[in-house]
Amino acid sequence: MKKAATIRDVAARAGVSVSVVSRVLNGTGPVAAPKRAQVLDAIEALAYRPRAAARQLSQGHSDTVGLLLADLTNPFFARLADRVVADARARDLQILLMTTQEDPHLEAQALDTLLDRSVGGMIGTPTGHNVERWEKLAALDIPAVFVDRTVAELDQVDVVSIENVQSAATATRHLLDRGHTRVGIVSGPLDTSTGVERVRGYEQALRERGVARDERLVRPAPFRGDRGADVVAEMLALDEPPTGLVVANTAQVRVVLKMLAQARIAIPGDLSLVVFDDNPWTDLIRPPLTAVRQPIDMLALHSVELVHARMRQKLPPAPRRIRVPAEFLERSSTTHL
Amino acid sequence: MKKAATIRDVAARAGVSVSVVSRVLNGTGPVAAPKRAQVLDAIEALAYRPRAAARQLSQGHSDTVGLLLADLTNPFFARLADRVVADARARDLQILLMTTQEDPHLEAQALDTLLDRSVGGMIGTPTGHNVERWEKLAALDIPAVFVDRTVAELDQVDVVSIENVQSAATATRHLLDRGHTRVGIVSGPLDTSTGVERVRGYEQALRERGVARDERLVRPAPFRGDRGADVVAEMLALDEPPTGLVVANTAQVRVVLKMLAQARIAIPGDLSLVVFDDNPWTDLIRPPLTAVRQPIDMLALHSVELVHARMRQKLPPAPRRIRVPAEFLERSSTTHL
DNA sequence: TGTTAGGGTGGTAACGGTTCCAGTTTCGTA
DNA sequence: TACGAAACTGGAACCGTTACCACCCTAACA
Repeated sequence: MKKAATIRDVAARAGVSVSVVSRVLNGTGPVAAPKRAQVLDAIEALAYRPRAAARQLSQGHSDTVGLLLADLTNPFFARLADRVVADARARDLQILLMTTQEDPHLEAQALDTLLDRSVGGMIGTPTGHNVERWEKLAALDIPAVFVDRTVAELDQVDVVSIENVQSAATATRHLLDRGHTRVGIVSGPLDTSTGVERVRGYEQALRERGVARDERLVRPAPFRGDRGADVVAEMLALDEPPTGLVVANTAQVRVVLKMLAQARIAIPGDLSLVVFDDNPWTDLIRPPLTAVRQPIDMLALHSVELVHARMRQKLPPAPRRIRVPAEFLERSSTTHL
Repeated sequence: MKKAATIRDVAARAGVSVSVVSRVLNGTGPVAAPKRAQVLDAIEALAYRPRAAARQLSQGHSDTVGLLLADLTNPFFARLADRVVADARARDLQILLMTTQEDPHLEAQALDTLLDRSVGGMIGTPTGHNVERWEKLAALDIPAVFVDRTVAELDQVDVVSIENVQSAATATRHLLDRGHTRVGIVSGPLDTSTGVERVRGYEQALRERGVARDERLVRPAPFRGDRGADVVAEMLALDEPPTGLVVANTAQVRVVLKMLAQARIAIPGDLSLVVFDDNPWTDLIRPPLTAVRQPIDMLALHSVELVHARMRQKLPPAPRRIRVPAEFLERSSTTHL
């Protein structure tokens, strides 16, 4: 089986030097029209395609973007990945995918590998525990964009996320305005930005409406596992259980729902529910869930655009923090008290 | 900012030649114990990590595996991707992700890019329309594994999929044995292997139970779009509408469900339903759906193991066709007629 | 004592691009 | 017509590895 053609084969066939071929390939530097045509012909004839590795070795960086997501099992991240891949393709960027499974150790490993491959940029949902490694990226001039979350210590990194505070406030207000005074929240871990921001929004709404905050109704849960269910069960076991609940931890919505069904809690009869989730099943289950829909397309688009721009150094150095509004969808899982 | 250390820096610091370093790195060829130690020290001290691009250029192929999936929006593929990424990591393989969106043109493009990157192997869900390109992979000694589906013309490629015929037969039999004689099926396109195989299983069950096949009850639908809903609506509009339905097209389950809900078709009262799907929401909706659960972990594991083995040429050339059984889960969307 | 085998080592040519630089046209203008 | 500038071209040095090969050395064997 013949070996694939190289740039030298093309040059030989076109009767020019490799420099010329390289120039027509990359549009760097001038090439006379006739020669350009010959080169193009030769490329066509030999079905030549430049080897990415060679290019990368000589340039020192690549057009590959590392995408480091928490977990493709979560429809939110899966859809995000889908859009990122599509948007990246439109910009001739390749996506090298890794997942952290929310495990800092895996994240560290993944970041190291990504560095070995000299990725040209990164898009990721950081666990929050590998500050040094993310800083190293910056030190190596590899642009990074955080999507969905951020890390306080890494305030030099671009971020694309939804308006978490506002969204959580809207969700909470929705319940308060329907007469619920005992409103609980299941948030993400409080060492994540989404966790604290959404709790902040929740508290803000409470303050606005003059409702006292009850410690026991603010319950963080990890992104993995089924802890969300326990946490809700505990809230419901209180003397004065909540009549309204905001599930602000996307990864726990499913288990919470499952637990409520098993416990035969009527929704919205016994409990009014707002969830942070916009997956395609939300309106299929009974009752259809009132939800905060995250504009995944926008998150993906902005992320890709941002790394892309940074990779071509077309942006002032100041970190960008893009906040896109989320949509509040009133369906049937909430009712007046 | 200092440049990252290269193999030469390591060699210099350890007082050996680059050859020695390369040898300890790859375990190729002998190295005396003391020198090995020095090299290891130097690597540690310089935080040296070999550049993947250089290695790849020199060796001609890489440890990157292209993963070409239809669509990460479909939970089935998303979960598959999640497992593949995890399994690949366990074997020190990297995953370069692309999606076809079931579009042959995008698939072709993706395959070309993957070739440029000299991926060491491929795992994919082929659209069925780029036979020459997949053959080219084989010609270049790049092992490919089809997962979930296969392509008839490409019988030299390894395949990992579920027992489609059997699973569809089981699902159909389940309905027939509950007295349903008018059983419909929404399959994938009939130019896909999953489409034809599942229809074949359906027909087999019909034959076994002596039920005549009605052309109008066998309705393929594309993997994209909402055609599945129309197709079901059409069946239900027949003089003798089906009382049982197998939705064997994973991508159409959601829209079918949505349509049935809108049309106020009671399940299983008006229609008994079996779906090919095993996503986490299947048991959350009312009623919980009787389903064929695809063992995604197994599909992923076998696929990765297969490429991995092929990449190290640890397998006889004959194509492998791995069929894993699917699980039939009886829940509450089916009932006796 | 002379071979020989083979472990251990270093030099160096690939691998396939990009890029700098110097040299050669070509062209426009004084 | 001459001259400088700009367009164009090709040579060759990298980029960081791997792998082949030649070599040295020691130990074992005849």
